[in-house]
Amino acid sequence: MNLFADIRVLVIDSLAALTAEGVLPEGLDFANVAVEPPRDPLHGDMATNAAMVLAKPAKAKPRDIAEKLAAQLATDPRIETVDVAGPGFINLRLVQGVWSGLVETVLSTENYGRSTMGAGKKINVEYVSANPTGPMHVGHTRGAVFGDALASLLDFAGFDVTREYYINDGGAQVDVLARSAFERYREANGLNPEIAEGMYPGDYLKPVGEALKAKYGERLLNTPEEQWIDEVREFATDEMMKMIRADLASLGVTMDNFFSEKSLYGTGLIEAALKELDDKGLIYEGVLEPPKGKTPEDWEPREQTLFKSTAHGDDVDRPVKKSDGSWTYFAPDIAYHYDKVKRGYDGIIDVFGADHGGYVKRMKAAVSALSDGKVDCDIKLIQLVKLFKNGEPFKMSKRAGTFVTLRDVVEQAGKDVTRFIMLTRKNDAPLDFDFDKVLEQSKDNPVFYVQYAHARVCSVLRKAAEQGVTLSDTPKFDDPAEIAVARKLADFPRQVEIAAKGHEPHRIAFYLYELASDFHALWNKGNENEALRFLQDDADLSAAKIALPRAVAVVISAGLGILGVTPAEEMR
RNA sequence: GCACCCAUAGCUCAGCUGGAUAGAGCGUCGCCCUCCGAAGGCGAAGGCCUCAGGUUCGAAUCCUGAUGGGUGCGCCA
Repeated sequence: MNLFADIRVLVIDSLAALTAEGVLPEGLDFANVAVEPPRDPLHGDMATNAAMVLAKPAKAKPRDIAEKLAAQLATDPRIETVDVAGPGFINLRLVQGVWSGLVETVLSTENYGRSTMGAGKKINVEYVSANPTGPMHVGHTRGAVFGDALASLLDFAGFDVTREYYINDGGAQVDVLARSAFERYREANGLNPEIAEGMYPGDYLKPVGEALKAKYGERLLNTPEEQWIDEVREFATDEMMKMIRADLASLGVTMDNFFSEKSLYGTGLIEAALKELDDKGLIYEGVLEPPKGKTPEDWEPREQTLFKSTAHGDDVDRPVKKSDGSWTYFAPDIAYHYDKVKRGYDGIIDVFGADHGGYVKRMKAAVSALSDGKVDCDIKLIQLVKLFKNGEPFKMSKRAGTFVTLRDVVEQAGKDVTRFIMLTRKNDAPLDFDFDKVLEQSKDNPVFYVQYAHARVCSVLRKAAEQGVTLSDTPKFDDPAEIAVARKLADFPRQVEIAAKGHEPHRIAFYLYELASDFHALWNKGNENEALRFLQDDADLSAAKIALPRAVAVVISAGLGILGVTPAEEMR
């Protein structure tokens, strides 16, 4: 159920009726007609821009259309009053029964807010994709939370979602990992490890060294690299992925699919992807111009195999082969996305760190070329997280050992707090994360504020149970403060659709904050006005009054569910 | 040099893809507990939406340019 959508249908039907009467010309496009909450609640419960949008194509004055449409709308039993205001807005006030009906729906249907907007379309959301060379750090954390919440949001909006992780296990960095692990293996065998510059020095590889010793004993010690590197690499990356999966699990993130970059090599998949592009005339041998204004010292013109990404919106064509003939990192990326296209996704979403902004155009170009523009590819860039401790910037340094991992953050702040805070900012805005502030129990901490609202409802329900109140789904309320809360509940399905359409899960976090705010306001009105308290002397009246806060809890719970946050029963 | 992202109250940020008098928290000032959780609530003050043009009934939002900040730019993934 979506009240705004219902009323929009009413508006469209009314416009159709006016068209049939000859008031409006035939063939008008109603696509831009919107029904939204008015900016000022004093204007009414809902407003439509229909008259203004249609004025030009209908060659009529907005006010004239508005008057006619208003008269038509007024005949509907759900409409209490209709006003024409400003340049041609139509403000609607709904009868009370609509609001109590809404609350009843929230309580009696299992999945209020779920949308069929996605129509079962297949969407692949790729996120995290951290290199399997070490533990995940704070930067990965935000991407993980964002991608996971976005996936849940799309699922909630009716898409068929796949959560996917691309394992970068095909490049030079996993060879470095293997060599680093081998040194720890030597260490485990009582030798001095030689961790050279550029290798991974972290202690997290020591257990890997021990495990290698347990598996191979001393057998690999005096053998040349060619003989051990494949096995050690595979062993080490497996161990790293175990660690990363555990890190993700601590955040509540579970993937549907892990896709290995390595699986693209030696299997003909890269070649097949490039042949696909070649068949479209998008592969050629050529020489790139040096970037203007910043020519590298060692620049020399070289002929390379290039992808004509400029044909699909990129700024320059991109190399897919190095001068020695081996693939660039971009080649397997193309193959990977070709694989996604072939798996039949209607939409592909990649979640990257902001430092990968330079790859957006070429990736989109690749998907566009490989799918003939049929698959929508959206790339979300995640900005940095700035860490604070007590308001002071928290400097990170691998060398000083103050390198903050995902695990550190989750252990200190908790899964729920971490997730919620990471979603209180747009993905393309930097985020401040203060270890002390996020745990503060006050209204300037949005996590607490929303959880507190939910806990208050639970508290009421506990009290009601003590008093032997039998719950009822039939509400009873009519105060403006109560209707304000109901109005906010009505907005939930709409916010879900807006957020899903824009791939913007942060909207859900802000929505929940607003809902909590309206609820806290209502709660406090009960201090002065006993009629607004949820628990009354009469048990039946209590049951009817408790319906509204219960509906609030249902929606908070559903919204937090999208964000991957567990609602709190009580605050401690 | 080029590309992408950003610029909104003193601070941190929203602003529902072009709508009405631009919102919230913090901070400042003033109120509200004998009462379901005051860990809350109500109110006041605070704005040339970086600047200059353009598009139209209407712009914080779209287009162009400028300024300031961030990121990236062929054998690193």
